[in-house]
Amino acid sequence: MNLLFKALSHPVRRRIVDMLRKGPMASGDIAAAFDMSWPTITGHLNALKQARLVSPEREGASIRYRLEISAVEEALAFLLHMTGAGRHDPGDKT
Amino acid sequence: MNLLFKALSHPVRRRIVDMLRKGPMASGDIAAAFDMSWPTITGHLNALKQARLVSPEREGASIRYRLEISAVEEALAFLLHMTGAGRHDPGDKT
DNA sequence: TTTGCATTTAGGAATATTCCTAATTAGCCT
DNA sequence: AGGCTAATTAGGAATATTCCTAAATGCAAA
Repeated sequence: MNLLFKALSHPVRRRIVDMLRKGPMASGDIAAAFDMSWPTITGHLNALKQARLVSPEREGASIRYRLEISAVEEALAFLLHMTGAGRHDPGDKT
Repeated sequence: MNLLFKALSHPVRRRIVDMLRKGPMASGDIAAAFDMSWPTITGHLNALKQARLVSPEREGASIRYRLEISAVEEALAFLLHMTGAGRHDPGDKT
């Protein structure tokens, strides 16, 4: 949960997540979309990978990153819990 | 948006948000719930305030912090967009 | 106004993040 | 093998975060 929100706390990483919504992309193509060095993007991809927000798959010479929706849903569940009725005790009778 | 996710990226701040679900709390009461110095908690409250996740209100001698649900909803909207059908072009005909 | 409680600000040390360039690994093709 | 492309790791500088203690501020009651 912590790695997850930490990963989402950087604008570049959120933008990568956004890009991957449409489907997997190669590391190089992702890097090309930013005005930063490729190694820097690799670092961000690693952060996303550790948070299980993306998973890499080899595709011949290149490596494609795929968005893992389930991780997004996990963060979503946390926030939903925050907006939901303010209750988390089991056995609440109301 | 950036301050928002950044604020949510720290476990202590997420726990504060969680605590405030049940209603506003005084700074001192929040601080008492953690094993950290009060000034440290003030710092976290400031981060949450800058992200507009909480708002302070004076209550006599003390200051109560209230959770601003609308900010949570903003983050929620972002994540919802991520899980939604991978589309953001207007005019999609499907 | 003086005292006292609630809270914040200031200053600083330890640690983590972010980004770069240079060097390296991994696979493909001839 | 050797060279080419794709991507990562290594090392390091600049900056930001996190947390502390000590000092200051704001408000209320005597």
